[in-house]
This record gives sequence, C-alpha cells and structure tokens, in this order.
Amino acid sequence: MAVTIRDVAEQAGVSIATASRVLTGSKNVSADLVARVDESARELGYRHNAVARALRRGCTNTVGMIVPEIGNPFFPAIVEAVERRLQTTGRDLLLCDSQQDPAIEHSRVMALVDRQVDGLIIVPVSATESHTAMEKAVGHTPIVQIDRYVEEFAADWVGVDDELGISQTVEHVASLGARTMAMVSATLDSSAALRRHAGFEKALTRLGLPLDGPRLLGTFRAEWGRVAACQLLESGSLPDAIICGNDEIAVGLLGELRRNQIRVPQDVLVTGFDDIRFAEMTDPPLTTVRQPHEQLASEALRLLDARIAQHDLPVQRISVAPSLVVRQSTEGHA
Amino acid sequence: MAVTIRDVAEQAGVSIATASRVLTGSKNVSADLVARVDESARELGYRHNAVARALRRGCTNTVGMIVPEIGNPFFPAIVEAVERRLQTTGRDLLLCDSQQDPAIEHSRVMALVDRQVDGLIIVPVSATESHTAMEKAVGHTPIVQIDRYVEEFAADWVGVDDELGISQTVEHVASLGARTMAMVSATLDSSAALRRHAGFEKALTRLGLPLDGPRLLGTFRAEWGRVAACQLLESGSLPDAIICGNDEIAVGLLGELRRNQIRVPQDVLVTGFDDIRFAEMTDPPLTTVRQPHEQLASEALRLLDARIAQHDLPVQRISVAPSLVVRQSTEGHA
DNA sequence: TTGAAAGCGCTAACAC
DNA sequence: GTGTTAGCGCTTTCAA
Repeated sequence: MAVTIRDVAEQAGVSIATASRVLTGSKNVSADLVARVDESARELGYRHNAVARALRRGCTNTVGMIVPEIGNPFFPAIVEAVERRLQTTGRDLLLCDSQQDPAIEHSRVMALVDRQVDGLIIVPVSATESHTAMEKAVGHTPIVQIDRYVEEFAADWVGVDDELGISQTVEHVASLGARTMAMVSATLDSSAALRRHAGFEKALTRLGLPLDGPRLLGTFRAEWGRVAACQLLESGSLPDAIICGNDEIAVGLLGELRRNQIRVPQDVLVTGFDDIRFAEMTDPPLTTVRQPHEQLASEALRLLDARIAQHDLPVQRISVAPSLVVRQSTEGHA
Repeated sequence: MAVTIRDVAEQAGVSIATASRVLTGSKNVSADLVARVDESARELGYRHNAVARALRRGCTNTVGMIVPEIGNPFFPAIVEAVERRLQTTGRDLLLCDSQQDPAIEHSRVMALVDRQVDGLIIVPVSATESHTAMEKAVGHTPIVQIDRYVEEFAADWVGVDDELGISQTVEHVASLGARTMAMVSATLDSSAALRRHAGFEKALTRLGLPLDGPRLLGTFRAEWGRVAACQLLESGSLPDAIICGNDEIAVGLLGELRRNQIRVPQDVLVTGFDDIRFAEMTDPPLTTVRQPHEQLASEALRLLDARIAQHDLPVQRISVAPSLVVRQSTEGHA
C-alpha cells in the first residue's frame, strides 16, 4: 500500500492532525514539528491522496469538459487553452467527447457530476437537444457553455460573436466586388451554425445584396465542403463568393474546386471560420475569422470560478468580437 | 447537500448496506427490496458519489493521459480513440498537456498519481529527459507508453514501427526513380524522431542510395517545414524527394515550395508521416504513413488493463506495422 | 500549539 | 437475505 499521512505522523512522532496541518501548510504549528514532519514526508516519499482529500473537503480540484468531437481541430485548441489555464491553479481536466450525440453528451454530463467535478465547461452539441443534459447538469454543478450555447436556457456562455464574424467576411468579400454569395455550413442544429447563418442573411440584407444564392447546409466537416463544392459546380454557375461555416468545410471545398480547375480567388472567393492551425497553409491560404482561444478559455474559467464561488449569480453571456484574417483566398494580389 | 445512499435507504426503509447492494447490482437481495430501493433512488434523484466509492474501493475508474501537445493534430486523434474506448468500460479520461516540457510532464505525472488514476497512458516528450518522470510514475501506477517511448526504460509501449514506416516511403519514392533524398524532421530528442531518422538512413543504405543528402532537423511543426523548405531552396539544388518526419512538417514545406513555384511531384516528391486529417487535403494531397489510431488505442488499453490486473507482468513492446498511403505528392498521374 | 475524534459517502466483511 | 459496523485517507472541529 502507498504511504499515508498516518505513516508520516508516526515516523515524525506527532499526531495525524499535526501532520495534516504541516502538509497542508497551516500556520499554527511550531517550526520544530514542521521540520520533522516535512522531513518524514520526504523520507517516506509521501504523496497526499487526492481522492480522500476530495471526499473530506467536498471539492475535487477537477473541472470537467465536454466537446462534441476532439478530432475537429478547433476543439483541441480550446481544450489546450483551458488545460493550460487550469494547470496554473492546480486543477486538472476531465475531458469527454460527446461524439456529436446528445444522448452520449447527457451520459457524460452525469458521469462528470458523479465524479464531483467542481465545475463543467461544455460545448453543447445541439441548440435544442442538449437542453435536457444542461438542465440536469445545472442542478448539480456550476456550468459554463463555451463556443456554442443551448437556446432558451439560462446558463453562462462565452464565445465569439458568430453573427459579427460572418458579417465581417461578407462585408469583406462585398468590398472586393462580390455580389452573389453562397453559404456552405452545417445544418442549423448548433448555435454556431444558427448564428453564422443568421449573420450571413443579415449582412446580405444590410448590404442590399441578392438573397437568393445557395445555402448548402450539412456538417462542419471537410467532407461536406467537398460534397457542397460538387453541388455548386453541378449547378452550372458559381457565385462570386462562397462563405463557409468553418475552416474544415472550407478546406474540403478548396480541394474540390482545385480538382475542378476553379481558381481561388480569381474565379471565386472563399472564406472560412475559426482560423484553425492549417488555415494559413491551405492553397490558397484561407481568409477566415479568428477565434481568440486563450481569451475564450480565460473568460470561461473566470465565469466558472465566479459561479463556483457563488452559485446564484445572475447568468452572463460574454461574446467576444472575433477578427477577420485576410489571406489569399480572397485576395489575388499575393 | 446532495442526496446520499443514506437518504435512499431511509426512504426505502432498509439499511444502508441493502441500499448499497441494490445500487451496485449485487444479487443477494430480495426482489421486493430491490424494487423499493430503486424506486426511492429514482424518486430522490440519487447519484452515487464516485469520489467516496473510489476511496472505499481503492479504484477510481479513471485513466490519466499525458500528451506533449494537444494542438498537434496527431494527438487529438489518439486521445479521441482512447477516450471512446474508455467510455465503453465506464471509465473517464484525465487529460494533461505536457507542453513538450519534461519538467511539466513530471509534475503532471505526479498530479495524476496523486489522483489515484487506475493507470496512465503517456506519450513521453523526450527519449532521455522523460526518464525521471517515468521512473516516478512506474513506482506508483500502471503505465503504458504510446507512440513514443523512453530509451532504456522498461515500460510497456505500443506504437507503429517508425523505421518500417519511413522505409516504406523511401522505397516508394525510390521505386519512382528518386535517388537523392532529403529528410526534414525533428531533432532526435523523441523516440519517434530517432527511429524515423534511423529508418531513413537504413533504407538508403539498403537500397544503395547516396547518403549525403541534407538532414534538416527542427521541430515537428509546420513552421519548421516552411523554414526547412527555404533552406533547401537556398542550397541551390533540390533532391529528388523530401521525406518529412511528420505531416505537419510536410504541410508547411509544401506551402513554401508552392510559393516558390516548385511543382510537387514533378520537381520533387514529398512524403509525410501520421496521415492526419488534413493530409488528403493538402495541395497536392500528401503521400504519408498511416497510423492506425484505433488499434494503437485499443492495444494500449489492453496492455494497461493487463498490467492493472497484474502489476508484475513482463514488459511488452508492441509495434504495429503502419501502412503507406500513396497520394499525389508522389504520383503525378492524378 | 497540539491531539483526539468525528465523519465525508460509500462498500464489504462479518454477524444474524 | 438483511443489518451492523469498520474503515478507505484525509481535514477540521473541539478540547486541552
């Protein structure tokens, strides 16, 4: 068996209570005993048992996180930022993948609740179907939504302003002379897809541009971008610009266009969303909307910690303005 | 406070022990009481406390995982596979990012040990400097290395045969007529870099090809691929083929070559390693070595579970043969 | 300042 | 089949 605080206490010739005081850095111990206990702990190679401590303290120093799909490069970027920030406060991350499935998501939420996580950071799969999971969670643990949110549900959220982000791309391509635009994005299940789509429509309206361009909605994956490109090509006429719902879609779409000798940006402008790691390495490099991961992570944790400290805080939604990153997929003059 | 097993027992009018038996699915309870306890638990919305259970059982149903950098797309792929497989056994994943730093890695290992993870899956940062962290871990918890391993250290490992993988790429480009080859990879800190480099040298030797081509060693990142491409271009003459240590490097390198009007595969052949999600969407699509994530994850967990069941098992190293995926970066005839 | 002891919620002997 | 009880390792009253 591993060495326990009892062993340390014995070896140091003090009570368990004193050993505990020393080991947790309490002030009320004489310097003499502090030295003896520390010495014994070192000698025995004592490591505190976080499980026992958690049971006693009622706090695990663990934060749960649930993302729809770890493989989608946008999420690891967020996870990485969250994890780093947690490390600085001595907490660890219990990570779950909901596999884009509200049922799995629900079960993961409950698993994390059972584990007594101090709080939960979640990217809800669906704007509607994630409702029950959220409902369940919110009764048990502090929770903050990041990136996506559940509609009509009062829980903290932090993310970029999706509408604004898409507006920026639309205005940008419009300023380059584009009049007809297609949107290739995901079906309107998630708040991200919903808001980006809304932003697209609103921007077109505001700019007085034609609203009858194609709206191809599938998934947030490259494969869908490829398929959507085929559909656009088969339709006979390309729009001036294709606004993609995220970078993955854009990457797949760019590949298919290239395969069909369509030149970007000469024949059509293309934009993405997220600014994933590879967005600057596509051919041509992709104009996109940058999500400030570090800032999102830090705001999410700030919100979470505030709610951990005080459960009945008013709900906050923090939307961060994203920034347009212009690259060659919309600018021929490299 | 949350509802405990005591509340359930009271409400059902049985002892805590009986409630526990029902809730853990023990057979030795009368159908009558099973029904009553289940009913009460449902009514009260009882959720077992995993922390208390873990303390009592001495097993947390948690597996720790440490990767060098979550942002590198190869690792999320592995994490995803591991996490999915864990879910099927009711366990959760405590994920840490060692930020390519052996010191951080060491501290993460200890944090996970303190948390009483049932086992640890680690991609060691360095073939040499991760030694102390591994040493520490191995005394406390079952551990298996995945992808990379620490030299001269007796701990289970599962990964692809890096040498074989690179051999395959070298033989492949050789069969296409390439004689001079450059390698662009990471410095030989990690076993992956080491073995891939060794595989490269051996293959050249075996094939009787010139051994004096450039060896550019930096990091496993796209930016390094870009820089290395510049260096190759500045050197005046390109080799017939460039063998990259991973796909990220290849992606960066392809971008820089394109920027300099170098045609791939006509002017130079390029290969990668890992078959990350975007390898098939680069321009041109990248010939690479596929790592079977699911299989690696499943073997790693098999090894880990075996060691959890019996600590003193002989150490195993399982190397899986990777498969070459040929795409246009080595085949002009699209 | 120090120690004794209660108890976090649960499971598993051990009795009946 | 069911209940009583001891403790998992730790922190934190409460007394001294």
